[in-house]
Amino acid sequence: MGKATQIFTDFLKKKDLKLTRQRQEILKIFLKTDKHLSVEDLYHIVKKKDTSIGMATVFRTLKLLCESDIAKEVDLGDKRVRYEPKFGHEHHDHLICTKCGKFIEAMDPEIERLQEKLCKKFSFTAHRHRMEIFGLCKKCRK
Amino acid sequence: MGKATQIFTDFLKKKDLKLTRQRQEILKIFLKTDKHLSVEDLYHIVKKKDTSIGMATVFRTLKLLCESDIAKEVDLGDKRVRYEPKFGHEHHDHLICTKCGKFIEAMDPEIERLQEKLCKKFSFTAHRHRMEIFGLCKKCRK
DNA sequence: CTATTAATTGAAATTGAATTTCAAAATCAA
DNA sequence: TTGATTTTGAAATTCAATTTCAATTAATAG
Repeated sequence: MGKATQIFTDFLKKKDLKLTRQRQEILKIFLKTDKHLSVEDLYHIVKKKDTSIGMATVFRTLKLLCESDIAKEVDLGDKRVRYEPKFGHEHHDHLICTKCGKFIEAMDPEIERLQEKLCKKFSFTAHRHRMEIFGLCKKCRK
Repeated sequence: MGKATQIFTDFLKKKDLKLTRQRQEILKIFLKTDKHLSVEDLYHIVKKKDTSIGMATVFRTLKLLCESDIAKEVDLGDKRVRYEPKFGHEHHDHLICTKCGKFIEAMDPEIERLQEKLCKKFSFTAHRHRMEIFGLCKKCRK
């Protein structure tokens, strides 16, 4: 069993929730598909494996995955909630190509440090932050 | 006439659009209220002055204000579009208190510089970016 | 000033994603 | 296996965002 699966199993047990076939399948596919999927995106992929599955279940499972820190909501500027795997992934920001939709995950420790400094200046206690840079990727800017 | 009003008037003329009583009123109140208002927020404020005004008009006027660079859409993490005055305001990021909703507008040229550097590293041409830090403000963290 | 034309308005309808409801089905502990 | 409890999928609902449309209004030409 993968580590994420283990975490999810433990999480469900602790909360007296059940490990269902659907939840397992959704987690498996979510982890395998290394993209920023919306509920609907994931729903369509999962549906190929299991035609009977409903959108509501995908939606609810993604909520549970967020609660257990396996997934994370992200906002890529289109107006829908997207989810990315969090477990085993370092914090990062996004460079998003507005033409082809490609995104680059990037991180600069120096920026992170300056963000902390900025917060200190305003006596602000940071819990989380997000940073997105929109523009054109190498291919699209030609 | 304020400078923003001038810009808007010119913008409308250039596009063969009309300067209506409603548009003038909405702009005036939008500029005066230095907050991050949603369409609905602004609608309620404007409605006090002019009971006949419709939500659709507020919505459409805010779009026009964005097109003319007087306003700007911002995302403060609640799931609705908010608008802030852009004209005459420097670029800035937001520190958002998740308890009281207060937001601080902040800017660090050093962070901006490093963002550019980060983009260069990935051969990415930045057009705009946004950065929000969520946490607790001075008052709320006590 | 008045008529004409084209844009604008507000109410109501529509959209689309997110979320909830509910009865039937499935899980799991005893 | 049983029985209590949770989960499921379809459909309904919510809620902001957006569009439609007939009536109104602004701008321009005469």
